Amino acid sequence: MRLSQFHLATVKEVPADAEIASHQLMLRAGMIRRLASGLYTWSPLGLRVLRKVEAIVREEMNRAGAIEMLMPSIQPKELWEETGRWQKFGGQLLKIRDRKQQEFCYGPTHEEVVTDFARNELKSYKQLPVNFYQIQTKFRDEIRPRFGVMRAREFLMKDAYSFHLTQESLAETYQAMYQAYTRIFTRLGLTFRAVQADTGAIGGNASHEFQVLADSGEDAIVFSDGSDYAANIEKAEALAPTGERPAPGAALQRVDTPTQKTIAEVSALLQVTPRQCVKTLLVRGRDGLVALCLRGDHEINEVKAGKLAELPDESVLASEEEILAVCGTRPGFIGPVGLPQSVPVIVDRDAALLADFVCGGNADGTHFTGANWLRDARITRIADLRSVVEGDLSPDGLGVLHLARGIEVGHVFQLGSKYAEALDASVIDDQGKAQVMLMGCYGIGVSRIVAAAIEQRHDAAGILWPQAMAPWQIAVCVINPKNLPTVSAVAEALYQSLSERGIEAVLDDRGLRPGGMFADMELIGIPHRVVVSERGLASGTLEYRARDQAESRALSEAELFALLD
RNA sequence: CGGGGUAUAGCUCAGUCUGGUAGAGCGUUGCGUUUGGGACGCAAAAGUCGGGGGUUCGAAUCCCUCUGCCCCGACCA
Repeated sequence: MRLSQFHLATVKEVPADAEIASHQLMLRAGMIRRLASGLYTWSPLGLRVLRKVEAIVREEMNRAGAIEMLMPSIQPKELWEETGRWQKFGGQLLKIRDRKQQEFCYGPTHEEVVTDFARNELKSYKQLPVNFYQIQTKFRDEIRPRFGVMRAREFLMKDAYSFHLTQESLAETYQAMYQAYTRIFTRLGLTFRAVQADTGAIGGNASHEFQVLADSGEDAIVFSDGSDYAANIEKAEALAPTGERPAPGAALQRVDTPTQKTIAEVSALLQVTPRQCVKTLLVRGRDGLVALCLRGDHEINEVKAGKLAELPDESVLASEEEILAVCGTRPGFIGPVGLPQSVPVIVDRDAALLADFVCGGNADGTHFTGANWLRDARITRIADLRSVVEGDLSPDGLGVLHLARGIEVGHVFQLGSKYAEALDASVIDDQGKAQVMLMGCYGIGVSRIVAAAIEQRHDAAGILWPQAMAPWQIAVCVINPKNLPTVSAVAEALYQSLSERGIEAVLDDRGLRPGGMFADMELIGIPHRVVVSERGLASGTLEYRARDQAESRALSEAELFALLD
């Protein structure tokens, strides 16, 4: 590509609202332009990168035996009512009407459509297993779009759906996808981890997320230093502590804590550590309020709470009025001691081991000290309620857990029969009987990968693309060609021979001053750069510099080709 | 959805408190000088000050209202 024939649109300034590096650099490099909240135009430069990612994803999906197809982005309401998700999906589902007032949605995912396709196309077990995929634009009306294409409303996704007669077959394809994903992210040059993920309300046997490690990531992940255990923090089990609860040693005593509501305030006032306190959360259960008790230094894990039989999938804190009605106090002074019998008290494993602890007094402005389970407070049930913390033992018993931040770029999931059942997608088995198919689904956030890569690889000057994602491999910069026509000719010849070798080169023939040219090529992250100038011609060598190195070095043309091959 | 902020030239932003001729930098266009790390000079084009309503002799500025956008929060007592 000759840059004089391209539309490169770098800018020096960046809107103040671009917060993270990838968003800022994508705007500065002119890869994307915002059209509306969560909607971005991909410029020619940005599209080159997006296509690189897409191509690798496509190659590896094909290699793993998946078959590409393309489904509509707009989907009819009726299909979504069959699975019940027209209501359940909530506000993220963008609903639209056509001129006849028929209702549709812009597809946030394609389980319904692909299962409908499958139930019409797949009739015999002999057609299974099969794995369909597409690379399609999706729309999710995010509560709060942010970070550019990282959490956009419209985004490009690869989604695959596999169909099976047996669980073994599903597990096999799941494994194949897991491996394909590992190849994809490795080829893309990303530092990532596959982590166990929560399967959510859908259930199912297995789910893994592929997380690109980056401090700006929105997900918390944990991994063991003594094994290959890794999980999303939503999923990670906090091992049951060993040891017995000590016998009560202190008397229950009510103390004044007039304005101390938080664990930090209470523990500071009473001169105890947060881990000697119990915090009590009142949430709306399926049948009245439920108390959840945790050690003061621990945090509730909402996914774990959602799995309790007493609670709905997504628990909601009780309102101040509800709390006042049930336990006669306001938030900040709730405790397990003396709660009405109607309120189940579910206690975290670690909190259940405390003795002589501090907790809310169930009366405004007071807490208890010297509280003890059983003697002073009921335990309806002990459960794993908390999120793991740095230093916890790994659930597999090997090593200690560490926390990191990640950007979710892929997710593989064994769906089971949920959608096939709802849409009655079945095939005839070898006994001549109809059997509902089992499904897996496998997503990759193609556009998000571009942002994730930048989060992981950038410096003060701009982006450092991994080789596989770079819009071009090498930039040929022509310096001051007006003075010496041979400079242009040599640059042109070099550009030609690079192209003939199948090396993607960009010729910067815009006639900029050197500083502007270098700054642009560094900003847009081209891995290799060669400068052609009067000075270089005199020495008979090429001036080469790698994007990630501070110094240039002289190379012959042969050496340059060897480097790039 | 709750709270906060913001909207002025293509971009980034001053100006608003205290009403009185619309500003800067970057970018763009032209001419000239420059040419190894975002050059310099001269000249120029460019804004319905988000929309609507009101107050006033007079509104970017004050008041009301609508809209867009951004941030924080949406459970952790």
